[in-house]
Amino acid sequence: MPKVGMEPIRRRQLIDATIASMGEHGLADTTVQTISRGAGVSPGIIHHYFGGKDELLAATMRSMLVQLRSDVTERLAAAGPSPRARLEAIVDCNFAAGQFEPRVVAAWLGFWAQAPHNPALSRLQRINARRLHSNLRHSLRALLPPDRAERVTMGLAALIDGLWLRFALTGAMDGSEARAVALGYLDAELGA
Amino acid sequence: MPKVGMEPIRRRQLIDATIASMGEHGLADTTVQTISRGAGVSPGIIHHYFGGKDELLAATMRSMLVQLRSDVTERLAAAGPSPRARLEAIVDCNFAAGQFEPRVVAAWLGFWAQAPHNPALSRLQRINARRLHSNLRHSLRALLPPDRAERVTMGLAALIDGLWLRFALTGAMDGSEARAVALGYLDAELGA
Amino acid sequence: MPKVGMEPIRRRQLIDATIASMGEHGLADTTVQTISRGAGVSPGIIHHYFGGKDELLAATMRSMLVQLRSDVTERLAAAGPSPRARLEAIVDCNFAAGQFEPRVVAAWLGFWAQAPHNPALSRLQRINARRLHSNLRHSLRALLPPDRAERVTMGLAALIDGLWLRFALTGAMDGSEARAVALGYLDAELGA
Amino acid sequence: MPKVGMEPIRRRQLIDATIASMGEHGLADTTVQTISRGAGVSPGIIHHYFGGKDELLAATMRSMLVQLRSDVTERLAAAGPSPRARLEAIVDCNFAAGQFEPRVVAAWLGFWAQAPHNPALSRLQRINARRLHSNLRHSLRALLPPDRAERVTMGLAALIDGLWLRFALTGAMDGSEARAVALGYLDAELGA
DNA sequence: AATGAATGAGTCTTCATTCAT
DNA sequence: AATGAATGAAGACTCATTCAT
Repeated sequence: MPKVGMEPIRRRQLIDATIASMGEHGLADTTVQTISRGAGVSPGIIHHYFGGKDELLAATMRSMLVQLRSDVTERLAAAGPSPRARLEAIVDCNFAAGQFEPRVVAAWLGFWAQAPHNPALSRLQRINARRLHSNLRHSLRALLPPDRAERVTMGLAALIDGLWLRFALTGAMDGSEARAVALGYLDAELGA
Repeated sequence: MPKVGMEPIRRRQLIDATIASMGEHGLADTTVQTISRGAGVSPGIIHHYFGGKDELLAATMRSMLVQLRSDVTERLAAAGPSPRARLEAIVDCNFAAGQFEPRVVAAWLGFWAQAPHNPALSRLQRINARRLHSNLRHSLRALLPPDRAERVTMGLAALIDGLWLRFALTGAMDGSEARAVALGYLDAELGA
Repeated sequence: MPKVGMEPIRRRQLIDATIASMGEHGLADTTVQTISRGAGVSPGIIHHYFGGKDELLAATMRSMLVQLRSDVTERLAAAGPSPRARLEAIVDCNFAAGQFEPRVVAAWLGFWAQAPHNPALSRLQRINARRLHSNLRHSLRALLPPDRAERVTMGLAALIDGLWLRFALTGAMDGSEARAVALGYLDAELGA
Repeated sequence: MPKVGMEPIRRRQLIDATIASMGEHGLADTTVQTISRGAGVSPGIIHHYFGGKDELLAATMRSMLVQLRSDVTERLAAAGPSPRARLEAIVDCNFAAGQFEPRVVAAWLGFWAQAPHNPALSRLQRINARRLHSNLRHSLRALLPPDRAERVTMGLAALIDGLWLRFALTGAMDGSEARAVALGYLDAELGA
C-alpha cells in the first residue's frame, strides 16, 4: 500500500505510537518493535522517516513541547492583559485534558528521567522549563515585590511539575483537583 | 581469601555503586557491568548477593527509603510536639545534605520513571508517598480546617517532589533555596 | 515524462555510478542506495533495468571487460605483426589512461576479491585472465623457447596484475612508471 | 566449560576461524556468525575478546603480518650476507607452504580490497608493503645501479603480489611454480 | 518510465545470567 | 567467596527487493 505524501501522516502516527508505548511500557521498555507494532507498521519504517530511534524520541518530545507551547500561546491570548488571569491561563494549560493525560504524563516523566543523560532531550527540556519560568515570572512581577516574585515563580513552577509527577505515580488526582491546588498556592501567596 | 561477614559490606558496596551509576548514566544505561565496575567487583557477584539486577535495584530503592525514613523519625523526635516545627522538620529532611544530592536525586528520578511499570518499585514508591502524605496531613490538620488541610497536604507533597525534580533537571538550586520555597508556601497557606 | 530509448542511457549511467561507488566506498559498502544516489535516480530503477544488484555488478564487470577488450583489439591492429610490438601494445592497454585510473582499479580489485565466491564474476574474471594469457603467450612463443615462453607469460601476466594491485593500494605510481617496469621485465627476459 | 586463562587460546581460535571464513565465503560474506560457528563458540564471545568485528578483522590481518614478518626474519638470518641469497629467501617466504595457502591468500585478497576504505587495515597494509620494498631494495642495491635497483624492486614486489593474486583467482599454480617465475625474473634482470 | 513507501531478513552489538573453577 | 568465561535472547539498524501509484 505504498502511497505518495505519506511522510507527515507516518511521522505523526509514529510519534503517537511512541507516546502510547511510553505510557504503557515506560521509556526503558519502549523498543522499536513496541512502537512500530503500535503503529501497525514495520520496524524499518522508523529508520526511513526518522533515521533512528533516538531521533524519533527527540521528535516525540519536541512534538509534545510544541503542543504545550501552542496551548499556552492560545490561552494567554484569550486571557487578556490581567496578570492574575494570565497566571490562571498557564496553570490551566498544564492541567487541561490534552496534557494531563496518563500516557502523556508518563511520556514526560520518561523524558525527564533520561534528559540529564541525553543532550538532545536535555536541551528540549531546558527550553520548556525556561519558557514556563519566564511566563510565570512576567506576570508575578506585576503582582509581587521582586524577591517574592522570584520565589513564587520557582514555587509555582515546581508545584506544577510536582502535581504532574504525583499524577504520573499515583493517578489519584484529576486535572481540576491539581488545578485547585496550584491556584490555592497562588491565592495564598498573593493574598499574604 | 574467603572472609566471613562480607555480606553486609558487599551489599552496601553494590547499593552505593548502583546509586552512583544511576547518577552518572541514568537507570536506562545502568548495567550490571557499570555497577560492578564501580564497586570494583565482578559482575557475577551481583547475582551471588542479590539474585539478579532487578532485586539489586529494588534493594537500592529500599535502602534510600529506609535512609529517608530514619532521617524523618529522628528529626520529628527532635522537633517536639509543635505542628509547625514538625512540618519544618519534614521539609528539612527532604532538602538536607544527604538526600538533596545530585546522584541521589537522579536515582530517585530514575526509580520514579520506572515505578509505574514495575510492581516492586511501584510498591515502594507508594509506601513512601503515603508516609509523607500522612506525616504532613497529621500536622496540618492541627493548623487548618479539614478540607484546606487536605489540599495543602497535596500541595506541599507535590511541591517537595517538584523541587526535587527541578533540581535533578536543572541543578540550579541548592537545599536552602528549595527549603525556603517550600516553607514560603507553608507560611502563605497558614498565614492566609 | 516517459521517454523512449532511455534504456541504454540509464544502463550506462548506473554502471558508471557503480564504478564510482566502488572507487569511493569499496564493493563491501556499495549499496543500491550509494549507486542510485550517485546516478541521481531512485533505488527502484536498478531493479527495473537490471533485475537486481547482483546483475548490475556483473554488468559493470562485463562492461569494464568489454572496454579492455576493445582497447586491446584496437591497439593490436595498430601494432602490426611484430611480436615485440604486440606485447608492448598489450602492456600499454593495461596502463593507458582509461584503465589505469583509481576508480577503475579499485573496482577491479573489488571484483577480484569477490570473484572466488561468486560464479558470475568468477566466470568473467577467468575469461579475462585467459585472454590476456593467450595474447601474451602467442607473441612470446615467437620469441622464446616454449618452456620459457610459458614462464614469461605467467610472469608478465602476474606482473601486470601486481602493478595494478600496488597502484590500487598505494597510488604511488603512474601509468608510465608501471609501463616501464613491465617493459623492463620483458626486455630482461628477452635479452637474457 | 568456563576455564581460566582462555584468552590467548580463544583469540587464536577466533583469528583462525576468521581466516577460514574469509577463505570460504570472502570478506563480504564473513559475518560474526560464520566466524563464531567456525570456532564452535557463541557470537557474543567475539565482543568479549575483541570488542567487535572490526577489531577482530584488524587483529587477524595483524596476525598474518606478524607471521609473515617472523618467517622473513628467520629466513634472512639463515640466508647469510649474500644479496642473492637474501633475495631468494624473501621470495621463498612468500611462496612457502604456510603463506601460499588458499585460505590465507583469499584472506589477504579480502583485506587488500577493503584496505583503501578502512584506515586500520590500510595502515597495516602499508607497513607490510614498505617492509617488503625495503628488504628487496637493500639487497638489490648491492647488485644493480641505483635506478635499475629501484625499478627491479618495484617489479619484484609487484610480481610477488601478482603471483599471489593469480593464485587466489585461478589456483592454477603451486608455490614452486610461483617461486620459479619470480626467481626467473630476478635472474633475467640480474643477468642482463 | 520512474518513484519512494514499505517490508523483512539479516547484521552487529549489548546484556543479564549461568557456571566451572 | 569470588571470578570471569561463556551463552543466547533481544536490541537497533541496514539493505535488497517489491509494489502501488
